Amino acid sequence: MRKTKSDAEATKLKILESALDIFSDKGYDGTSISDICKKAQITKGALYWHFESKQALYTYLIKSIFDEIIERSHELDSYEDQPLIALRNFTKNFLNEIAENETYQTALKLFVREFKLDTSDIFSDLIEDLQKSFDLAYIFEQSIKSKNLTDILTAEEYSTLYNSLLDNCIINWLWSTEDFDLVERGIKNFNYIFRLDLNKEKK
Amino acid sequence: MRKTKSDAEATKLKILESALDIFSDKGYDGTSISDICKKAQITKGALYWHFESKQALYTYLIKSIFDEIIERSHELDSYEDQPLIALRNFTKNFLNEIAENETYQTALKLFVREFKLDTSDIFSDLIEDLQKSFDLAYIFEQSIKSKNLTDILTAEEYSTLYNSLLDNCIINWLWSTEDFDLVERGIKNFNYIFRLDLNKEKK
DNA sequence: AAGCATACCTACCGTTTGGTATGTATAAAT
DNA sequence: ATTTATACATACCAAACGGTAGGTATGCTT
Repeated sequence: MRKTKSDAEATKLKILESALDIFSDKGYDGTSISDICKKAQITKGALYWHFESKQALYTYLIKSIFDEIIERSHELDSYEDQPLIALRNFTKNFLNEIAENETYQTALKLFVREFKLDTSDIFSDLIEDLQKSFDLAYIFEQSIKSKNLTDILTAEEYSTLYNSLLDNCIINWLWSTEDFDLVERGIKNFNYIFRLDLNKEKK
Repeated sequence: MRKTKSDAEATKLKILESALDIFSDKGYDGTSISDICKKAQITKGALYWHFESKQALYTYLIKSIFDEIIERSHELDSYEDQPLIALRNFTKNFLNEIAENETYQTALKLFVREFKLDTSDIFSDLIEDLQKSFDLAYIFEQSIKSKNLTDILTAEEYSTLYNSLLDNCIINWLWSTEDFDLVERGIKNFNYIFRLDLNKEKK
């Protein structure tokens, strides 16, 4: 009955897949180990062989997926000397990653649902990671200095505005019944809010 | 040991208060009936005398609070012929209600945490109620027609933008460590996004 | 070929869960 | 004054929970 190494890796993946589905559907507390095992078509013995606890499984699951999202978003970065345009490009790539990967979408739903869960600090770590990957304050400071943005708002206020825009666009898209194009809508809002001329884009 | 009617009403209120605290802290699945009873300093007998099930308690709790928020927000409405200014006034009142009432804040945290809970439809009902209380589409259509807003975005896109702005401002404020003024920030963002001249306000 | 580590399955455990049946003291109705 | 409905407390229940101990079959190493 003993499986080969790749067999074991396959069951581990199946556990993670099932766990993601159920966690995202029912939340952490709403999901039982038995539920996950049932869906993954294995027993508790298998699950507890691969993960030492429910919490450990959950932490591993979240961390692996979000590490991947962040990494992939960085891979798509390209050089751009205008900071606001660079931010827009990043945003575009980021939204595109999400729109095209169903696993990311499910993970994000879980993220939204449990982002306040204080049993572990993974989420706050992840948020910090994401925010570190782009120095928003610097971008907006530069844009205000170069008069690309008015000084009605401070750089910090622009930052939270950007985050709000991004967050809510994704959330609306994730839970919306009628579908709209995530990237298109996100970029349109971006252009509107930061008052970018659409024709300038094609220099 | 039998209590008077007002005594009974008091215990019911105490149950609701305790339930709100714990639900909002630990989520629906994360809180047990025993937890609530402990905090309310009563026994299960009392709780199940007032509410027929955990779900019923939860539903009653949420509905009563949000009905109150909506009602109070309506009470503060005053006449204003310019739709965008009227919306800003409403937003101001709404944010102010939240900023000044701790119960509302706790309830909103719970709301954010469990808004996808499909065991009951209260939340979607509440959202519908809130959206019906102000005909956003009409407001933005009028504003576009009267050139108070550019036609870069459609009325529907303005609506979701408004909702995003409001939602995220509140959420940021609820979870933020350093505090900022909710009303001030919300209205500042409102003015920026809908490009309202601050001087026009004092006609 | 032998032996060990791996990758599970089965059966079980103590605890906690939402919920209930029963008892009881008393405010309120008659 | 007696009855009745109320407002609980107590003790309990079956089910579900996260987790584990012990067995077992087999891949992998020596």
